[in-house]
Amino acid sequence: MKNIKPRLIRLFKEGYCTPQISKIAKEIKEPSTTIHYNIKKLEEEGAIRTYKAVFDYKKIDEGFCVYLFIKLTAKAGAYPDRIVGELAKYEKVESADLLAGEWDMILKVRTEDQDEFYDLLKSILAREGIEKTTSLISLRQVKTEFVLL
Amino acid sequence: MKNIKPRLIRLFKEGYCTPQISKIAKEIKEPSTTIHYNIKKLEEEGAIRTYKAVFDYKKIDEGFCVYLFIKLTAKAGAYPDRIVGELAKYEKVESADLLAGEWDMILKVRTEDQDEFYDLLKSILAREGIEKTTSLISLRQVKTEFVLL
DNA sequence: TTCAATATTTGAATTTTATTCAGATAGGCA
DNA sequence: TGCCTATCTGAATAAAATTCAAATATTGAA
Repeated sequence: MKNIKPRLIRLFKEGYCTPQISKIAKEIKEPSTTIHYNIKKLEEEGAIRTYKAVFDYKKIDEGFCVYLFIKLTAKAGAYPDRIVGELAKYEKVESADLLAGEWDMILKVRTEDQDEFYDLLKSILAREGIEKTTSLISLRQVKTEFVLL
Repeated sequence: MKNIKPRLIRLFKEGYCTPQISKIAKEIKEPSTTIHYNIKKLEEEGAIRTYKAVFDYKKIDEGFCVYLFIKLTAKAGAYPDRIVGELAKYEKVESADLLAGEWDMILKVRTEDQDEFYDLLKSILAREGIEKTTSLISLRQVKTEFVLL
């Protein structure tokens, strides 16, 4: 047994997929070469970043989903880009945004369970520049990445 | 000019993509038929929901991104599933979750600009069962859908 | 432990699909 | 109008996915 599954999941989270030109051509009733031309143009413009899979996250041990708000210290808050860039690199962070107002950033985080989330939270709190955080636990994920679950 | 672009974007938001089996096989150094078998299994298990594109949303007129918190009235709050299900269907809603605590749900919304967001907000507020909302505007999107921007 | 049922892996053959390319058409602009 | 560029498209080619049958590995019950 080669344990291919986790390796597939890792690759599919960010890419290793491609458009189905012939299906699209059938759907919108245009020649496949026309579809091909238009897709390449979108890719060259940079409008399309990548093609990836969307998972039923409960089935890949990432069913625990939290919105994590972070407030930076006055010093770190002057240059939030570096910190948010580092936190965004965490594998379990689905999205990361800088905000205006009481909280400096919001992370959407997926872990297997509460324990794994707590480990992640501790590693974030241990960093320089974090003043405080608050966590909103998702009770039910109804839509994600534009896909209804 | 056939204006293919918006139709492609609509299809790519939820699907019309497929895995690149040969690229994956090369990457993880296994035969492509083995990769094929394992992917089909993930699909049959329901672990993979779909394959889709991730956009540079600024380049497809969806650069304005807001986290919208919603509190339901006492009456509607007893059965939040119906309302969140309806709101999740909005094309401009990227994600929708039910929460515990002060707010009953959080939507991640993408519009072209503030004006379009305000129109969407008005149409949400006009619904039965919405008690109050608050909006957190993303100043900078660093990561989305597990993809660094 | 044995062994039979089931799951996984794999190469070869086939089918499907993407890609290339050259010519046609349409659109933008001076 | 006429020229330049962008878009569209069919035919030919190249690349990739899929099927299938056989080999190997794993699981679970006796």
